[in-house]
Amino acid sequence: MPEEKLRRQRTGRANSSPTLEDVAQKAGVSTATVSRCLNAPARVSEATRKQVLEAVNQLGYAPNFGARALAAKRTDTFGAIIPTMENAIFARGLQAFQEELEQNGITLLVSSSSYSPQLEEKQVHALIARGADALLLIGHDRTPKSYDLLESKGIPHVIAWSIAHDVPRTSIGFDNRNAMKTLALEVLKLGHRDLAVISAPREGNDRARERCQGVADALIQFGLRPTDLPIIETPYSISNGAEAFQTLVSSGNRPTAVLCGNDVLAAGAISRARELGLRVPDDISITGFDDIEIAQIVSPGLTTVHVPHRKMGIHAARLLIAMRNGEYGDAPAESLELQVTITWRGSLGPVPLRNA
Amino acid sequence: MPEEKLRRQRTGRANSSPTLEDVAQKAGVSTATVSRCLNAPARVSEATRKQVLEAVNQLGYAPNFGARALAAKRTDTFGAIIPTMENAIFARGLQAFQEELEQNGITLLVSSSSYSPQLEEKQVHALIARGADALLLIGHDRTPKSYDLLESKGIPHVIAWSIAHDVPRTSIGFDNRNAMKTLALEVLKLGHRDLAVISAPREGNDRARERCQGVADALIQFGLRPTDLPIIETPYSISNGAEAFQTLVSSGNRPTAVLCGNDVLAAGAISRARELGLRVPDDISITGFDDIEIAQIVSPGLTTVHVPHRKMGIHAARLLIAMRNGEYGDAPAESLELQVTITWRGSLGPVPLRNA
DNA sequence: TGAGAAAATGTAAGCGCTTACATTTCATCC
DNA sequence: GGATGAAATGTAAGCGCTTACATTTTCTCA
Repeated sequence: MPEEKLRRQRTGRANSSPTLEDVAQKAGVSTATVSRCLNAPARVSEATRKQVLEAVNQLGYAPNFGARALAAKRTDTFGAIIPTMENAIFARGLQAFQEELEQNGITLLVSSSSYSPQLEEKQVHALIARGADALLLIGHDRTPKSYDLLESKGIPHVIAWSIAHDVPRTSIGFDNRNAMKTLALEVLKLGHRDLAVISAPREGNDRARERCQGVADALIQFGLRPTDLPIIETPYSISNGAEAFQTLVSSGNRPTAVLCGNDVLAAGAISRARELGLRVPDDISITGFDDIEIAQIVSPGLTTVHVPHRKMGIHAARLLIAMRNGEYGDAPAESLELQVTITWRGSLGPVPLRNA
Repeated sequence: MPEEKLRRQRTGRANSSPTLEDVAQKAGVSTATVSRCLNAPARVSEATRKQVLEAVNQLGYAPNFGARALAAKRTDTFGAIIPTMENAIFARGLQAFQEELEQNGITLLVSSSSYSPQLEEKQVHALIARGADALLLIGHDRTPKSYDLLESKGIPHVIAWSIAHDVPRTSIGFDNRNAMKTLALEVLKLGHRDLAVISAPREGNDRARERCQGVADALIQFGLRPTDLPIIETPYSISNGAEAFQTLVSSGNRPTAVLCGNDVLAAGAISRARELGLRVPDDISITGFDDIEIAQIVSPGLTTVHVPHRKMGIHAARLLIAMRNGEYGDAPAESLELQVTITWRGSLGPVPLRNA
């Protein structure tokens, strides 16, 4: 069959990848057989299967993903868009998510939105174009268009790291507001009355918003005015946490407890506290959120909200796979709320005597 | 043109994505024009362009990536395989890499190999099948087959985080061995003679191997026997660093300085030191490698090797883009060696008096 | 005003794969 | 031994896009 050779010469693509046809030729069978051999080995006789695999190996053949997706209308690829890869907040959950997918023969494509809904919208678009069968998203804040895209294409998606009782969307996560409220109540019980918060920018980040509200809820419960609560917004990073902390303590009325929106900010705060000669928690208490590894190694250890990251990732994967397989039909899959707990370490203590 | 409608009815795929043809129909032009509109707007008249974009918007059209790649033989997608996403070691460099790519209209696909060459080989395969135009890899250790794959398909690739003078492969990174030697020399100059190393498993990880060799080099230069050097191998994680540290100090002859293969291990070591009541650096010195954020927030701060992560990422991107564009022809692109420096913080001090 | 060039658009042939359907092969049984 | 059906294999039609080439429209200028 000189046709094949002709094509090669014509296009002049010397060292391009071998195709199904090349394999078929080498093995002396049709392309259909090769394809079956790769996708449904049972439907091919032992003998030919061996020949074909031999040819595959010799040629170093790798099926062209795009062509396969085009023909099969399935990619076995899921996408995940997380706000950042710069720190470990999402790492553990994502790792678990991906492990679970892999066990089911699904590849994960990850991209990060830098906490920008606009960027996220582009990524949704890109992942859909790439044929993602389903998507994992973080939190509820995003552009309406992102949702439109998902819906009009009928792409299964679940929202993690957050749970909303009032929206008809499948999510798997925890109640950020309540979690933070619980922690803030503990702080208040220890006698603190001058709280302050270091939060991520709340715009476009419902987790951050809810956590702040949680603190407010606790204040109200103690009969305090939430409007008095100083809140500094700054992107998640250790150095930003440190800066924000310094700003807080050098302001007129220094708080006795600083609640941070996550562990990364809190780690920055703790480290700056030491540099400023403030003892934690004797002079000032600091709390975090997430319970990532960093919470253990700062000194003192961070009292923080423990989030079941791996559990969340695994369940998200299973849920998404079930949705993709149509196991829920048209009914929306049920959301799953996970429980969080408080991990006590050394950074939260009673209010200093002079402030009591 | 009722053909299109027929197809839809026939296949019954009600809410599948709109195709180029749908857009063309709606805009009353040919598919070619729509395609041009999207890829080479200059070749289309103002008026039609508007109509087409209108149709695109109304339909929420997203070009099918697989089909495009198939037809255009280009994906504008690069791949990166990093050993782990679990901690921040590669995060900053990768972020910079991806930013630089994005500015050039290139999408980045990331996957992680869990430090396993076998897994990495699979990922190379997968990324090639997905049509990655070029690949970023970490370090030189990988299966021969991985290299074969890359070479036979003619996929441009650069190796980062490591530099090898004796292989004809384009790499961009630093001399791990020499960097670690420099640090170890500083340790020795401070009077330490009982060193120990906590390293990542050296098998399949040339960076880890070279760093250990660097310590040995320094010992030799001081006339000491490198064979006496205790080395504990353990995967990068804070808790593993802590465990390894405890093992070292509770062994018969406790070292006066522990050199860690990276900052994550070192952070674990420092935190365990405190738990064990050992003062750093008064009782024992600890050093790291990488200078990631964590190095600043442990107490005392980590004396470590500063690696120019962002610079490495940016240069890797530029190099890879140039290679993809054929700017180097068949000649291998030149490797780039970056310089590292030592960042002094508090964790390295003079040898304790009783050991001097 | 009309010939010729330039610009805009259309036509249709694939890209590499899957899969419905058609055909061949082969074991089975009366 | 030949009809029968199951198993194995082949044939060929797309999947949604790009792009070389053909055709039409528009512009330019003598």
